[in-house]
Amino acid sequence: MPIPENHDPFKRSISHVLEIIGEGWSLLIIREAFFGVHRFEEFQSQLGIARNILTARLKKLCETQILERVPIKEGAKRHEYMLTSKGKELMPVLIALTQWGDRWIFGENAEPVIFMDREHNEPIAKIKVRSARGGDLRPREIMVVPGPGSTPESKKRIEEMHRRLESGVDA
Amino acid sequence: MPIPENHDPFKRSISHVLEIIGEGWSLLIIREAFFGVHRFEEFQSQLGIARNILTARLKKLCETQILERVPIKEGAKRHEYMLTSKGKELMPVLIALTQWGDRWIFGENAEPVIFMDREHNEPIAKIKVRSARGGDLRPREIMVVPGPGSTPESKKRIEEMHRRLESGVDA
DNA sequence: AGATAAAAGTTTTATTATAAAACTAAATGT
DNA sequence: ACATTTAGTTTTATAATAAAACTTTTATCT
Repeated sequence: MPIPENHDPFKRSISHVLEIIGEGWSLLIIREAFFGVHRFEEFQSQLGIARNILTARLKKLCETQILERVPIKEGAKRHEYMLTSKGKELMPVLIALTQWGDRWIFGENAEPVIFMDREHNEPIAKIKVRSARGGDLRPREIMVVPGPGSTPESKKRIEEMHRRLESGVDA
Repeated sequence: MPIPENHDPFKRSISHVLEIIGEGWSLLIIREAFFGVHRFEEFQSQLGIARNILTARLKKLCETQILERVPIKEGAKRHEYMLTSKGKELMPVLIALTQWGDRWIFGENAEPVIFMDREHNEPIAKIKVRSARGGDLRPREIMVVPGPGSTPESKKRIEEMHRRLESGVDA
């Protein structure tokens, strides 16, 4: 569990996200939710996750507002777990992971599942990193600069990074 | 650690990916590699990771061909860890995660770092799920169908999912 | 209405992974 | 050649996860 004790915002930018959704099962639970699974027992049987762990994960995902406990119907005490907008916006992450796996683990013609554009009934596009103008960006065409949430410390870190990348025929 | 004992390809499609890069530190190591960190000591000091864990993660990332051990120079026995193409193609995942965190954890005007289009010197676009035609897709405009790597079992699972999604005012 | 079962968790115990720190061997710079 | 990095091991302590049995509340059936 990655919790760097220094609170450098530079590091927080991904590691803090991973604290929330990086724990083994979390993304799988979120994926099941996308696929219409909402109840404790269903998550459990679909994933084969230990029930105490499922309890802990659902709790955390609710606390972080990725899932929401809603009563199963008007005034019921039993409830189900629904994705919030915050949770739904993890779709690109999930699809990017899946597409990477399709390409590099299963192979282009052995995808277990295909994501389809429902309206046009054809596969969705590959997720890509694009410039504001819309063109594809390759890793070396991307660089990183301090944002409004940066600190002197993180600025130093980024400068160091630039020096590193300039010096080698790198990345 | 998510290793569902049933080998349903439907489940494997993300969980198998997570077995490779889902372990706490892995993505952080990969991110450091993108930022020009390549040596054991540097990974260790940047991340504050325990050295035995770093050893294990680097080993696994090499075994899975995300990183590659290359001699530091011609014929040297000491080496460094470089991203392979397979590793580099995780960029969209990393950026999607970061952008999600910027939006939902740090807030739109408090991003620790900004990814820039180097050539045009402006922030990159937000990563989105798009149709083959290029338009944005919202979660409910996406559906899932069995791919060439599916099995009867996974097909059943997907049908079940469709039933579920049709029946409720869902997701 | 009452019995039966299912749903949604707890609790307990065992196993496994992670962290921290000290240690070691090889490779490099001076 | 010698001191210092570098890149790891090893050991021990701590924390997370898994499996299984147990509890309690809510549905379902007759």
